[in-house]
Amino acid sequence: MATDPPPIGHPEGPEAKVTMREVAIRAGVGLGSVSRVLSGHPAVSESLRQKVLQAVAELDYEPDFTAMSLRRGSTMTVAFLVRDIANPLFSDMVKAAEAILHPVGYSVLLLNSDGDPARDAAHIRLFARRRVDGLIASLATEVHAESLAALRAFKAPVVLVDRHVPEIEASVVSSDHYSGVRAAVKHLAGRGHRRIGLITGPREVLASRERTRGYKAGLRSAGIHYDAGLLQTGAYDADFGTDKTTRLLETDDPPTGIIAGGLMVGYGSLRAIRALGLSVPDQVELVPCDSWPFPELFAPSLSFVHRDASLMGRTAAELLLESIQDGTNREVMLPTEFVTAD
Amino acid sequence: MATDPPPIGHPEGPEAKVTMREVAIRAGVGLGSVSRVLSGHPAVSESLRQKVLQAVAELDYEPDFTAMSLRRGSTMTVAFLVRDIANPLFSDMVKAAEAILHPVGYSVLLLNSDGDPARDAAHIRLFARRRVDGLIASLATEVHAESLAALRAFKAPVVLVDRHVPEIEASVVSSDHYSGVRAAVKHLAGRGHRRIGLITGPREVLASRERTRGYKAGLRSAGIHYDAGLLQTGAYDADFGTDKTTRLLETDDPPTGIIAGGLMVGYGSLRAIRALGLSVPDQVELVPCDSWPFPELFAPSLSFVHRDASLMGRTAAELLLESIQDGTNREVMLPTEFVTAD
DNA sequence: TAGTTTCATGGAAACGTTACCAAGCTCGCG
DNA sequence: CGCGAGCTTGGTAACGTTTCCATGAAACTA
Repeated sequence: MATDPPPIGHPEGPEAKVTMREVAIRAGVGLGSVSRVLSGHPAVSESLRQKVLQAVAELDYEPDFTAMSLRRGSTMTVAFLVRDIANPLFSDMVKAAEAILHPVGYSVLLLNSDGDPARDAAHIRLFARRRVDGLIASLATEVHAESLAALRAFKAPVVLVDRHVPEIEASVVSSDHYSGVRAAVKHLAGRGHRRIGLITGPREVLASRERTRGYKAGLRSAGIHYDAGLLQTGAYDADFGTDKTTRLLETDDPPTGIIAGGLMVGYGSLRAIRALGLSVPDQVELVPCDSWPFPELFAPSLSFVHRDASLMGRTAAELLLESIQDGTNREVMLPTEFVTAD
Repeated sequence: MATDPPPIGHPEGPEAKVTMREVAIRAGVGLGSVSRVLSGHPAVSESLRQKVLQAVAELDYEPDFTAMSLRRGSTMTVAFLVRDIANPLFSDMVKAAEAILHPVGYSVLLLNSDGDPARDAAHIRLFARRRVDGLIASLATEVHAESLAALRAFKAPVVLVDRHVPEIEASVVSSDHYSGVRAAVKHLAGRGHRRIGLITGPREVLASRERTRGYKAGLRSAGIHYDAGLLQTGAYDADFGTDKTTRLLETDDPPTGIIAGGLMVGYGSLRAIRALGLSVPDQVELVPCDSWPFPELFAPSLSFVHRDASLMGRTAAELLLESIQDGTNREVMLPTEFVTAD
């Protein structure tokens, strides 16, 4: 007790941080033994274990993650790169992924790109310097050279969400946007619509391309001529949805059905329709993809192309863990579901 | 060029990570000099700087954050502890905070408590082990001994969000729930309601107490007798809102106006009202606190007690940075705004 | 009982960086 | 022209872990 000179303060007070060395001294054992006990190494006797654990308890020792990271070369941290954490789709994903990763010891580092590919690249490089053990990324675009270079230089496993970048070694979790939008077109056609528009994100993103593919396939099945003017791709924000919807509806031969690919695009689209004084779904039937929370409460008249953001997050996390353990990469496509307004 | 033996691979290929030592050798300078150049130390000659920077570029050197963290004792990481990142209120907060913290070099580590105080405590201890430079926390409750102990043992600066824990040294950013709810009561009373209910979170949380205080003050001003049966506190989830709303509305003398304290409580409350086949706002006028995105689009008939989640996030981040730099703690109360339907 | 294997343990080296200290250099001033 | 001050620079010692190696003891076999 009187062996070591505690600074001044209370016994449990604002002492400086306790190191493993002090635990070893207190327990009267070697430094390596403390490490072995704490990291669950098999070759330790019960008596040694007890001595160490008691010293740990007495000193309130907390191991230092930074030292561990340096020595082990593993930070037990994974990075999540999204366009916008405030988007419910992404926040649900992050939450679900965290629920998988936390129990096995990983913490989640979060970064927003705001849809800016340059920021994507900078963020990926930052993650590399931080030596994260893995990365789940929803890139702003698939064709930004700097981002791809950063991704190639990135040593740890990568899971891409709804993106397809052939030259990058990564697992991929995507959604079956093709079928979802195809079903939406079929639904609209079945309700008599012949002029059906699609507004979605940039072509440089897998999700947008798949939606476009499903859109065209749906039109074909319904025997509706494809009108390039009714297909608007470009961005995922609400303003884009508002803008394109307004333009479409102000043409001479406006669509009576609109599929909005992307949650914020859907918001924007609905805003535009309301602003024009049109009723939904009587004058314009809007079918958003990626629903906001409680759609049955807040837009009961709308059908949706739904996807399970939590499932995506869980799947991404599981693929990442697999890749961290085995080094294997897989591609998983999750279903979308067309939900009809009652 | 032929001086050092590169393993085998391509010049820019999957080489092992480059360390500072190799940069020093390549540049023909000392190890310390490389460090000085890269960390912007003033005492370096221009020629030395050039040599180092060139070697850095040639070798594609990326500094190792984990080593830096160990040596400097700073991880350039701050932790964000929230009840539910999928709640738009929190995701907006996190996004705004990140926007402040990232430009000055801090990364954000995210953890959910799911409203479980035990998880709060475990998370805080994890953050301590990870040696984060600061913590922004919205605790599940203010009275959980284990969480408070963890918080006391936490050495870095802390910012509490909408919580009041006198015995903890921390900055605080809170919202003026008192005035907001008071205005809501006034509004409802002005529209003729005499039976007004309040449903909100646990009493062990500042926000709930302030709402209760505002509620009672509002009733008093309006000359309405306070009926304890109309005040329901306990939790912040949607099911709580649904449950309490249903019970209130099924009593003999049900409220005609309901204030829902908390975004998810509001959701749940609306769900219950709809499920009972009652119309909003004609039969029951609901006033939620903390609006979901685009309330004017999705519930245009409702008035709201609004607060600026982004501003809260920004403020929390700024208080944290202040505290990291000066060690000073401050308390800031942000306004709420009562927004009338259309 | 002696030799060999197994196992627990302590000590030292290493992870990649920063910070301190001392030494060399140049420059200025007397 | 000589000496001290100031500015750069290189080397070394940490930071707190984990891992490897060697040692000693104990257990087992012959």
